[in-house]
Parts: sequence; structure tokens; C-alpha cells
Amino acid sequence: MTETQKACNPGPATHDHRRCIATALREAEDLCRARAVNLTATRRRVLELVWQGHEPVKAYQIINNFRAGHQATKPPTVYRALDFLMENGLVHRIESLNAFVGCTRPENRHQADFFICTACHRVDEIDSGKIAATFEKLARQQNFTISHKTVEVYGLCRACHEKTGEQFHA
Amino acid sequence: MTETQKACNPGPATHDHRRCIATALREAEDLCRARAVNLTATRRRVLELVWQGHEPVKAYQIINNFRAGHQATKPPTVYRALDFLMENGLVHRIESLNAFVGCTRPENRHQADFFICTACHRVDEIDSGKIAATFEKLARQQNFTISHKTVEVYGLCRACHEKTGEQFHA
DNA sequence: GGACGTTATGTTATAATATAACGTTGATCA
DNA sequence: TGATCAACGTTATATTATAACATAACGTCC
Repeated sequence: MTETQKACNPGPATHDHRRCIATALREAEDLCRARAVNLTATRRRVLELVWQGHEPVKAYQIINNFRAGHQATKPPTVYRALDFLMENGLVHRIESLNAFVGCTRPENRHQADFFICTACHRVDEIDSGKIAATFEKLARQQNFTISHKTVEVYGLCRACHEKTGEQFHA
Repeated sequence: MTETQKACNPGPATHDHRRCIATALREAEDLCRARAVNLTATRRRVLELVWQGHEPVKAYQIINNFRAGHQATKPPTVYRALDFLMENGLVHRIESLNAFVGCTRPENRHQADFFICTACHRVDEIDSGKIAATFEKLARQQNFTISHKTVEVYGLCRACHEKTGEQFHA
């Protein structure tokens, strides 16, 4: 099991997700304080909504769920908050889904690559040292100079793969 | 004036892009005949427009440039044609750009990974045997079962990298 | 030969995603 | 105290994509 997963275990709803949210928010607060950037109430609320699960969340889900009490919000507010959160490595964008996911290890800035489960939609960051090396080697062969990348790998996570197996036996 | 055809993006050497287009269309015709699928005039025209360069082309560029004579078209027509072309491996979608690019080797069906130049926007398919192996190994470690992936690597192609170098000396 | 199925396209409307442009507020501080 | 700035509000609109239903063109089967 990788370090990425921390307290949360694979598969939907098998853990107390409130702890994931609390941890993510606390880490975000600490990091923003340390970096002297401003984690405002709006940004904090958006981060909380991104963390409503381990699945990617769409911008308009956030917009629609934003109202706390009876305050609504509008697209630019949420997109700005998402920009801030991405700049600060607290949230990643999943390009192939037009969606956003909380970063599980924001303390070290990184570009993330992802495994995305097509069954439960859980996203895990790939530990990407080896991937980077592979790409660098290929790039050198073509004289290509890499700056950044989008890597989103789809398939079944362990839990869902096992469930599928169960279905075959049922 | 249309958004068509800024001269071809160099890549290694400047080339006569009309030949690229002609080749792509001919190969498409051959493949569709061999597979007994129907490369209609609409689909052929969309493919031609996707091939207006080696850069990704947006759906609405295609829609706006579609008129041959004075016939316009509407989004569903073009999206349907793109779906057909993608199903038949003649076109790939670049997820992180919401854009489409002609496939350079449609004769063998494949999922493609890409190098995308941030300067000239040229796209090249990565020969991805090694990439797949690397991902498979990582996936096994996490008990993840891969089905497909999006890999889009950004940076400078050789030509643009060299140009940038020149600029630094200028 | 005409009813029917199939494939592809046309048409209308709208959904879903994202940003431009400009206005307001409240904190800070010279 | 008023200039500045960061953050957010507001309005409008741009961009990307699809749903839903209508029509056309063609083959086929009785």
C-alpha cells in the first residue's frame, strides 16, 4: 500500500471520510500559513467541497453545493478559488474529466499522475519517479524537452477488481 | 478569412503539407474500404480539416471551416464524424486541449501517447511500448488493472528548442 | 412495389464548462 | 485620508458538447 493513501482506504465509503477532510483542511491551513498565502473562507470552502470524496469533483458541483447557510456563488468565484488551490498544490485537475481532486501530499509540490478507477471513480496519485525517468529517456531520443505532462491512467482499483471477481462467482 | 493553414509546423524539416493531407486521406479510404465502414463525404471532409496541420484542431474550428462551396454545418454533424474517425483510429483526441489530431499510423489500432510542443503546437505520437511496461509495473504494485490511459507530455520539440537557443544568443 | 429497417445526416434546443470585463469592499499603510 | 491591493461580486458571454427528434437515402424481403 502506498503512502499516498494515508488514512483512507480504497473503495468507496469504506472509511471515515470526515477524517480525510479534516486532515486535508488542517494541512492546507498549515501550508498556507507557512507560505504566507491567504486561505480565505471561500477558498477553504471550495477545498472542502473538492474533498467531499476521493473521486474527482466537477466545478459546477462545487458551485451548486457551495451555499453554506443560504449564500450561493457564481462560476468565477469558484474557478478563482480552484486556480488558487491548484497554484498552491492543494488540488489537481483531471484533464480528461474536466474535474478536480484534492492532493494527498500537498507538502511537497509536485506534478501528479493518476490512477483512476472506472468503477468507483477513486483517484490515486501515482508515485511517478519511474514514469518521469521513462519519459525523459524517450524525450531525449527525439530531442524533446519536457516541461510538464498530463498522465491519467484508467482501470480498476484493487477493491473494484476484487468485487468484479466476486460477481463472476455469484 | 478562415483560421486555416498557417503554413505547416516544421518539426524536423519543413515539408509540403499537402502531401501529408493526401496521404492521410488515401490511407483512410483504404482502411475504411478494408474494414467495410463508410467514409462518407462529411467524414472525409472532417478528416481533411483535422489534418490542416500537425497541430491539434478544435471542434469549432472544424465547424467554422467546414463549408465547402457554401454549405455550413452544425456541431452534432462534426462531433459525430469525429466519433467515427476516433472509433476507426483515424483521429486522436487530446484531452488536455479539447482538440483533435490526425493519427499518423492508423493502420495499426492503438492508443496513443503524445509529445506536444508548447511553442509550435506540433503533436507527435510517442512510441509507447516502454511507457506501457512502466505503467504496468507500477499498476501491479498497487493491484490496479489498467484499461486505457491519457498521456500528454508538453515541452519543446527539437526545432523549437533550437530556435529558443538562438534567441538566447541573439 | 411498398412497407420496413438501417445508416447517416439535418435541425433545434440546450447542457456543461470556462472566462472576460468591470465594479465593490475592506484592509493596509505611507 | 486617500492610494493601493487582494479578494470577491456581478453581468455577460464564450467555448465545448450532447439530447432529442426529424428527414433522407438506400437496400431488402415478402
